[in-house]
This record gives sequence, structure tokens and C-alpha cells, in this order.
Amino acid sequence: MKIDDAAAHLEALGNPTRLKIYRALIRAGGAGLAVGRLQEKLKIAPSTLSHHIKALVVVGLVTQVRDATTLICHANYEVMRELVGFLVAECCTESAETKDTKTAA
Amino acid sequence: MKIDDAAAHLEALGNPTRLKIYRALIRAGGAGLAVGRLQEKLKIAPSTLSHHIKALVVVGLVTQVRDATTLICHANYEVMRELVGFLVAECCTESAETKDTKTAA
DNA sequence: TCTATATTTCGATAATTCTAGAAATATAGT
DNA sequence: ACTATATTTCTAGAATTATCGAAATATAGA
Repeated sequence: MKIDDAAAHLEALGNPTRLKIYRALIRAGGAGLAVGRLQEKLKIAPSTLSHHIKALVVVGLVTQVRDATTLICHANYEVMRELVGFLVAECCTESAETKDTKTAA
Repeated sequence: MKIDDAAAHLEALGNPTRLKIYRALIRAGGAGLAVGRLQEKLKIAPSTLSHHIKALVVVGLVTQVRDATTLICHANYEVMRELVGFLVAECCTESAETKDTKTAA
């Protein structure tokens, strides 16, 4: 992961509303959560919610699958693992140097 | 760590310039790096750099120690570890639930 | 096709952030 | 006190982001 990508992911998560959305999706597990369910939980305007979800989708932290009129959102664990991997490798220890930051699969 | 604190830390790191500042400080190790050295490395206006450093200091990710006319910046590993701990505990696995997210020391 | 539900897009405003030049401040040497 | 170096604060403009109501779109059932 390149540093600008990492910054983009961090920025996406660096908003209280978006972090709460993401955490709710994590807690929902593999079943995911419909946009409407998120809206009930977070109690923000649908348009505002849609705006924030899109920010998470654009960087790949969240994916969406349609089920009839409902859109189910899923947290993308793999992308989060890559981000955490980057932080641990590049930003946590003194030994951090320019190396490939790949996920330890 | 509370979710709003985590969001604040993520927001601080969620800017390419600030993430580069932070990474440079990590790479500098325990000796830290003077503001002026950061300015040479990143080649941005001093006032802009100061602005970004402050954003990192405010959330505790960076600390500063004065050495005569020079200000040495240090990455605060502990705060980063807490943040990563939060992400791993709350945002990485399906088992994430409402628990205390303390650093595993 | 008409209706209902779910969600997004549009449009507009308020608020925040980024950027950087100029001036101010801090520290120390002469 | 004067000078030099290092850094911050002030100020301001441009750009981006957050918010939300209203309208538009997507899907499916009657």
C-alpha cells in the first residue's frame, strides 16, 4: 500500500459518522446491514448517510450488494487489514523503513 | 479509546502531508526530527508545515521538545499503538463488540 | 401502469480545511 | 541592545466537506 492510499483510507475513517458506519458494519458481520438499518441506527438524514457511505465505498472499505430495493452494505475486512498492516509496518516502530507493505495474508 | 477519539486520530493521519510528517518522525527514531529538517524533506511552506504539525500534536500523535531555537518533534508510539489496538479490536473482525479497547501494553 | 419502498442525486448553505506570505515571537550568540 | 536562526501566529483566499430537503431513480408488487 502506498502512502497516499493509506492517507485516503485514513481520511475516510477519520470522521465520527463514517467510523460509526464502518463499525456498525463490522458488528453486523457477514450478513451486512441495509442502508435503511444504518439510517435507523445512526439517525441522520438519508442523503447525508448516502454521502458518507459513498466515501467509504470509493476507497474500498465498504462494498454494496443490492437485494431488490434494498442495498446491503458490507465492511471489506481485507482492505482494513491492509491498512492496519501499513500502519504497523510503516508507522509503529523505529525499524519502519521503506519496504513493501503487503498483507501477511 | 472512544470512537470519537479514534476518529480524531484517524482524521489527523488522514492527510497525505501529515501522514508523511508522521512517517518521517517514525523513521527518525528516538532522536526525533527538527521542524526545519521536516521542512527540508517535505518542501512545504513553514507556516503550512507548522499548521499540520499542530494537528498531530493536538491529538497526541506527536510531541515536541525545544532545543534552543530548534523544536524537535517525536512520534508518540504509544498513541499510535492505542489507535491500532482500537482498529484491530473494533474494526477488523466479526467478533468486534462493545468491549474496552485497552492497549495490550 | 400505478403505487410503494429504498436509496441516491441535486442544489444550496454553512462550516472547515488547506495553503502560504507577512509579521510576530522565542532563543541565544555578539 | 542588536543580529541571526527557528518557528509560530495572523490573515486571507481557494478548495473541500458536511448537512439536509426536495426531487429523481431503482426495484418490485398489485
